Amino acid sequence: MKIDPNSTADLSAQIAKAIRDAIVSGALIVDARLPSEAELAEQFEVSRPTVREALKRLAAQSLIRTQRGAFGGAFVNRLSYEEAYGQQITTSTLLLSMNSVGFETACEARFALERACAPLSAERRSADHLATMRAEIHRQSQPGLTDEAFCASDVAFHRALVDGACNPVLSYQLAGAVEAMQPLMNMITFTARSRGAIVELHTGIADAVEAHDGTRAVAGLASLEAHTQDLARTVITARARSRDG
Amino acid sequence: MKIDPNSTADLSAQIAKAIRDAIVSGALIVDARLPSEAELAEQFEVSRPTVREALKRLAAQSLIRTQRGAFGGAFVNRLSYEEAYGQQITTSTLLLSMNSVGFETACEARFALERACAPLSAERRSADHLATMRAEIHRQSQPGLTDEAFCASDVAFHRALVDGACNPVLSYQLAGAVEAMQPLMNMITFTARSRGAIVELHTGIADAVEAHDGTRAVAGLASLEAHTQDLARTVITARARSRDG
DNA sequence: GACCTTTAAATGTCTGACAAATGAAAATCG
DNA sequence: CGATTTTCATTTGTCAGACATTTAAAGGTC
Repeated sequence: MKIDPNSTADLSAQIAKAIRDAIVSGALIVDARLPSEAELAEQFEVSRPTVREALKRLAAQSLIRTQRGAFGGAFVNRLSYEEAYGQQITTSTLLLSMNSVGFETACEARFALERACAPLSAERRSADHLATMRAEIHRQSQPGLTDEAFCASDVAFHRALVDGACNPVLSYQLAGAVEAMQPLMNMITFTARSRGAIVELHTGIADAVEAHDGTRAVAGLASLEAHTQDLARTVITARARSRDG
Repeated sequence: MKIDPNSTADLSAQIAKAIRDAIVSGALIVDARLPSEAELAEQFEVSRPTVREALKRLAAQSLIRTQRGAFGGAFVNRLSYEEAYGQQITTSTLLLSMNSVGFETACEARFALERACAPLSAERRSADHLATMRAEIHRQSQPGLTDEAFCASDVAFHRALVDGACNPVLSYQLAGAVEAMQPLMNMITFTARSRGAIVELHTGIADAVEAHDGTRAVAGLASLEAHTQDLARTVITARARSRDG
């Protein structure tokens, strides 16, 4: 692990990169212990605060974990699906909000990806997945639910559908797509009528998944996408009119 | 922005979380300048190194950028697609390698997601996208290509296909899925015969996309997935045999 | 053998300082 | 007066040294 003495970048960034490369390349394996901060400082010929800044960068990416005390130190972290989900969601959410991605674009992407999971889910879903979907549908049909709670339940429904595919890599990828949509979905106020329509579409999808009918599940998702896009267009038009008038 | 005095977590982690929440919630907008390190230290009642560790954590996630000099400081960064791609790829790659995800699982996820893009790409692809796909196919058919170069060209082909959907959110999501597969694909040694088969399948997909035939493109990808899975099974079986015998 | 104490090693935090970059303002020159 | 140069304050980058806190292993006591 070496750093380039001619680079103009921060020393802490260079050191972080050197260690990150060692981890990604496999030179440092999971649970391996890095040298102590003092040793790293000596090795890279920098001060301990600089090394610490580098280590914090890696910790922010969940690449390492630290433990205090004797025989503590920094260890290469096994990136868990939970941590990966979290990072994926944060990044996706910021990407959507900061680049003002249109609702239409985000919605299209999300449903396209979700349709990719539907046939697998219809084939493999367990009774648990189905029960979760049914439970969320039931919650969505209860009156008095806030828009936020309705959206949260919507996310839970779709995550159950995706998890039904029993492919953790798919679940991970979809976590970002589905969760990152929530802030955009929250901008929509759901009327009782539109909620009814969504519950009906969800029920159709759940029925298809229960019957192991992937084709019908895909069709149901397509209808749901069309309905969601309609809904968003209506809301946006109404907002524009009230703003102008 | 406040931190919890009862928390046992690192101060730098708490401070990073406070600032991150302010950014994600929109309280700090893009290009907004954060207080100087000295001011933050005073505000959170910690020392400057601690503040710096917090800022480095945020910089590692591309949430802020820093600039030296007068009127410099830390600014909320607009998360570009490039940066998001990079993080997505790093996270996905580590997730696959550290959790020993099977080739089968990763491959299934990747092709499922890619099939989701195919109909959109067939509909919207520009001449440029098509030209890139054709160029990569041509490169793949040249003899003397190393396995690594063949894989890299494969990735470029599929990225062009995905980009053809003209949906940056889809491109972002797929970047992780496609690129993270590369280390797994690199474990496969491609014989001349299997390369020929892949080139043929790629040509079929490109033809379908050129003809705006989404259904045929999806079918082509399904064939390619089946072929890839077959190839991997053969390689794995051969390896196991040579190890045992 | 079980329990307590000591101790060494490591991270977490602070203080104070200097170096380097950078843009604004002031000073200088044509 | 305008253009150029210099100065300067501000801010991040880096360093050295110190102390606090945590932790597990080693050693001592009963």
